[in-house]
Amino acid sequence: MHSTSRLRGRLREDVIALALAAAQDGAIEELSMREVSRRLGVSPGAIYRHFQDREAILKALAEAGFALLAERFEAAMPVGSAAQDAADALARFEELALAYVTFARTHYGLWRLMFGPYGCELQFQDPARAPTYQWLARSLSELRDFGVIGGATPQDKYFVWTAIHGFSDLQALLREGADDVEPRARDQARLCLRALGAPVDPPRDGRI
Amino acid sequence: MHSTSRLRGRLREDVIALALAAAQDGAIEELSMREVSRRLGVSPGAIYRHFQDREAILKALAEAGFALLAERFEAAMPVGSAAQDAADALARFEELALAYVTFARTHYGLWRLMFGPYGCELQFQDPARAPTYQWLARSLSELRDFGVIGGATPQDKYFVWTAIHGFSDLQALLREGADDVEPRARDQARLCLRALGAPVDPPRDGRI
DNA sequence: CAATCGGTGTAATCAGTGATCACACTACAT
DNA sequence: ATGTAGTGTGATCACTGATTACACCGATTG
Repeated sequence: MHSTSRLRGRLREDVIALALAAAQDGAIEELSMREVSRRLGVSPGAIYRHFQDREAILKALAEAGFALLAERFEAAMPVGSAAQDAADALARFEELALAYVTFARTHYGLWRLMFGPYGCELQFQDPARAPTYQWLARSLSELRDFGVIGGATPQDKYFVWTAIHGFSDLQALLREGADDVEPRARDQARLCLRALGAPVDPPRDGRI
Repeated sequence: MHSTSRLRGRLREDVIALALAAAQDGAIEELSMREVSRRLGVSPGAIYRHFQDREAILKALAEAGFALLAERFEAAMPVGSAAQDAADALARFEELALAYVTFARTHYGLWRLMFGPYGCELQFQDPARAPTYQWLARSLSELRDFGVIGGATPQDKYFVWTAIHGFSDLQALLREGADDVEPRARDQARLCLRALGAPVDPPRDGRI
């Protein structure tokens, strides 16, 4: 029986949407072709009309993940906007860091895929061209322009990126139900800037 | 045919050793039970006498990975040793960071396993108890004692850990054949300490 | 209008996988 | 010697990723 209910060529998007939804639970690798086809009410072979193989789905999924992350960054720091003063620039940077770690926690399966072998190829031929890098670069430039940090060299950007990334990765991996993520993320962000010469206070209280 | 060549109960160690060797190539998840049994010249069912299921192997493998990482840390900064002065403490810290990123690069498959869902449970109920944390804590305490950094609070340790971890993770993921890992790792290490108040110079040259 | 043909889904099928089972064998203790 | 616990075997199950020949639809042609 042919499904006239599904629009022509719509299967591809349905597959990605389904896998993307499953990724929230952190179980992307466990999702099988057949399970996907079953849930979409389609024969197993049909999927292979739209994806060469399983890897192709994973790559498309990772790509969709980066697009989603870019949306979060955009929400935290719209491209048209600009910081008003040093405090504003700092706040925007913190929001960026918070968006990063929140994404890692709420889409852990997708996160693992994006920053694994599959996601690597398509985004990181040159790290400086990675979309996640763009917002970070803008934010650091702002901070530099307002004199919060001494500079925004490529090394500076790379340092901040890796520091926030490692924080997000481990924060998502460990303590899944932590409720104090936000203040910890802000601490991490400020500490990063301190490495770049920002005169911010070290964290105050006794969180690990 | 029963293999009298293999000592009684030796299969378990052989499985782990084989999988550990395969992990160097970053292909742990792809290694199947049957492939393992084939390479060990044993029937597929035999392995299940020593491991409850595939996950049990992966967990044992992650555990072995942490033991291996601890060896590297021990080599970089032996437990009986102590820093002579501030410069020495700084050098030891850099060696530690270098060992971390080198391990990630040379055992990427294992690394992914260790810092993934499987490795998480067994090592990180409490991050402060994780073995990787012990050397870091010692090093930061040294640095504090010699006045290189202002303090070595739990937050400080966590920041440094995540920053080095993120650097290692991304460094292992990207630019696999990079030959300038060592200076970059040292830069990253010094920048971390700068966030903790160390009066180190920012990186000099133009590496990204 | 009718023939055609590329794109899409189906069903059957293949090899390979994780896991389980009854069974056989070996080494060791009694 | 005899039993027993531990280990490996072979068969088997359900499942997976992938491929193939085939059927069908719809838009493009004549």
